This record gives sequence, structure tokens and C-alpha cells, in this order.
Amino acid sequence: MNMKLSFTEENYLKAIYHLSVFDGRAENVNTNALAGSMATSPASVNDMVKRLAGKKLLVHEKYRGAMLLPRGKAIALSIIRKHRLWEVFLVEKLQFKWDEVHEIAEQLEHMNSPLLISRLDAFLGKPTVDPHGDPIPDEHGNMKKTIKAALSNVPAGTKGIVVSVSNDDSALLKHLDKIGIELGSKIKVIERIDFDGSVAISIDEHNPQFISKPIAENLMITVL
Amino acid sequence: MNMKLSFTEENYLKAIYHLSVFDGRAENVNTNALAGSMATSPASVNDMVKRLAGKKLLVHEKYRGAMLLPRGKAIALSIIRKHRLWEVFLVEKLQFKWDEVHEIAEQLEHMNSPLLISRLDAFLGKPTVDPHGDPIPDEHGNMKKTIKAALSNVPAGTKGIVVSVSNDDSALLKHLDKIGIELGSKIKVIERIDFDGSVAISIDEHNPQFISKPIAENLMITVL
DNA sequence: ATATATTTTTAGTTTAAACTAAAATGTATA
DNA sequence: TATACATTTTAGTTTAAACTAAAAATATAT
Repeated sequence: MNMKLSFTEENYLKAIYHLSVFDGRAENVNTNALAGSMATSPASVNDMVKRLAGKKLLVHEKYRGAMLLPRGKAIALSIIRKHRLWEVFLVEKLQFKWDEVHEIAEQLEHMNSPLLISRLDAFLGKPTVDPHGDPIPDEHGNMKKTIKAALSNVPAGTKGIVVSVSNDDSALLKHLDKIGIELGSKIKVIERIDFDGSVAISIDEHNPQFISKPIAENLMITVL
Repeated sequence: MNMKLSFTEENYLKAIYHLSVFDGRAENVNTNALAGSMATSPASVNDMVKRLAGKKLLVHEKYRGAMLLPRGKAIALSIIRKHRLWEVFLVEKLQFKWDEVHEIAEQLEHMNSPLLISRLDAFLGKPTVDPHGDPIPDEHGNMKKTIKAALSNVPAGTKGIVVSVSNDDSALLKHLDKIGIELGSKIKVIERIDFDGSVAISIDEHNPQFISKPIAENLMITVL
């Protein structure tokens, strides 16, 4: 697990991990999906996947996609751990807003010092979730599983807590802030409108309003 | 000043700055010295110096060395500022020891977010010196000049940080260790005794005691 | 002042990580 | 089954930043 990788290699491992995790099962990640997620070409992805396969961090079957090996998965989880711990630091200690931290954490996550991370973890009080509500893996890569659903996918009557926004677009994040939705907000789905896919919700037990379909699709809640 | 540079380019600018500053005057930095400081070959240095000259960050005269231009100097100072602020963070918030922080700060100094640095600066209380007693440039690149002096040469009331011991005698080093003085210790001169040249000092805000003249002559501090 | 040593530069390679264009493979459907 | 379409791979380039070896310029010492 202690081999030095480039930022790019680390970012690929992280992206593969995120794409492969679906309902707790690991799946093969295909070249095209990865190209989309890394904002690059399938050919470039193919190059990098072969490089990572050569380092025994994943297995790659031609035309069948990639799957992380244990070492690759451990590295991906350690990067996610670092990313989320730094996000907690930025929000709780440096007064950043929860929509400002992602880019900076993208840089900080590649800092390579296990001691730094364990000290940071202690300094922050060993948090288990980041400011977006995502769980923080511990030093062994274990994290508690959360059950999430998009607001667009739950039936009327559902109550939940906003735990993350699946899109990092700052326009969306700012809009949510404006209408009073933030992490930890209690949401109740009052009604689903079949015509346009919008939903009527209450926020923190009051302030009922309509949320458009595109927004509802990106609002993730834990169902209560 | 806001062009994106590689880590390597930033490290060259920083190294050139450190080598060029002598008594407050800027001097040409020759290829060989830079090769030593960067632990690489003169040929590689020559490549990089030409690259940086192409970016108008320094001027380079064949066989005569390099001198930073204002933009290059500003970048070098901003990297030094980041390095030293992170060192303060590591020592004061994460309980690192004085001698453990350099490598980690070498990584953190390349994080690119002016907002991050201004928030960190505020979080740390806008410190003006790092844990080694070196001055931290402000956001405009200004820093107060440090004065280094032997403990035997400063007047009563002086505060400073121990930055070096000019004698390698292990008997001296052991004695200093015993009385609780190490690199980075904060010293305040309480009183100077004319009779024998000894000085009464406090160490890290407590533990007042006398230091004999021979020891005081070998203890170098930066005056705060 | 000239020979020798040191320093600096040039020229040519190497590696990582991207790119484009074209070929190969896989999938869906008429 | 054959064909069309989408996906993936291969092959060949490009760029940044290093490297080595050799040539050129400068400095030094007799």
C-alpha cells in the first residue's frame, strides 16, 4: 500500500472506486464511464488502466473493464479518507462553507504523510462523517454504510435528512443554500407531482415548497 | 502572478530565492549551486532555468547565472509564506515537533488556494515567525528582517527563539538538553549579570535559570 | 600567457501522461 | 444472420521534466 503514485494515478483509483461501488457490491468499471468521470478520452483511460493493472492495483480484462484489487481499493479508501477529513477541517476550523471545500480538498487529499492524517484526525475529534454527510473511512478503510436515496426516488410521506448533494456544481449548491436547504435539514416529502417530476417538501418541519425534478435528483437523503 | 506552475518550477523559484538572498541584496545564482540545492544535475538546472526565463520569471545570462524578476520573486515569497504558515499549523495545532515539520510543509506549500492561505493565516492568529524563528512574509511578500545574535550579546528584556548552537561539543548539547533548551525554545532574557557575563533567562515562558557566559556565547537566537 | 581544471551549455534520450485517428471488438436489432 | 452502431483498443504523437555524455566557455595556476 505504500508505493508512491502520481496524483493522476490516485485520482483514477478514486474514480474507479466511486464508479464501482453500487449497493455495496463492487462492479467492473468500463472505459467509457471512467473517461466521462475523468473528463478525458477512452484511449487515455485505457493507457492508465493498463498502467495500474501493471502495478497490481486492479485487474483489467480487455473490453470488459476494470476492477480494483485489495491494494488498489485500500489506496482509494485512504484518499477518500484524506479528502473527507480535510473537508471537515476546512469547514469546522477555517470557516469555509460546505460548497467551497471540494476543490481544495481535491488538492489536499494527495498529501502523503500518514502521521499528518492521524494527527489531523485526532485534532478534529475523529469525525465519522464529512460536511456533506458522507462517511469517513477509518485508518483500516472501514466506514459505516449509509442508506441514501435521491429525493426524486422516494414516495410521498417519506421523511429524511439531507446528507449529501451528488453534484458538485456550485450553482446548485448556492441555490440550495438560498432556499434554506443544507446538510442536516429535515425533509418531508408532502407530494410527488407526476406531470413534471417535481416534489413538494417541507424543510425542517416548515417552509413547504416545490423542488424541481433536476434538483430533487441531486438531493440525497437518508430515509428515517 | 497567477499562472499555474508545476511543483518543480515552484521549488526552483524558491531555491533560487534562498540562494540569491545575502545580506538583503539579491545576487545571481549560478547553475552549479542550484544543482546542489536541488539535488540534480547542472544540465537539468540549465533546462529549467531556460524554461523559467521563457516565462519571464527570471533573467538568465549564459554562463552568468540567474536572477529573479519581480514576478518570480513574488511567487517564491508566496511559497515561503505558505511553507511557514503550514509549519506553524503543524506545530501549534497538530502537536508536531519542531524538527518533524519540514517534509510535510514541503508538500503543503504547493497547495494552490489564496483563500485557504488567508483563512489559515487568520486561524493561526496571523503569526509573523515560523517555529524555526524564520519570518513569515505577509500577503504582499513583506517580512520583517530577522536579527540573529548570540544570547551573550542581547540586552535584558530580549525575547527570541533558539535557532542554532554554534558549538558541536556534545557536553554542551547534553547540558542544554538537561536544562530544557532545544532548537525552537522561546527564550526571554530576564537579567544580565555584568560580574561574570552570565544571563538569567526563562525558557518557554517558565523555568527561569542562569546560563553561564560560555554557554550564552554559543546559543544563537533570532530576536523577536 | 598558456595549460589545466571547473563550470555551463548543448544534444540526444527517457518516462509519464496526455492526445488523435484508425482498427478491432461487442451488442442490438431488422 | 447480417448489419449498424457503440465501445474499446491499438498505434503513433506530443509535452514536461528529468537524465547522460560530450562540447564549449570561463576561471585558475603556474
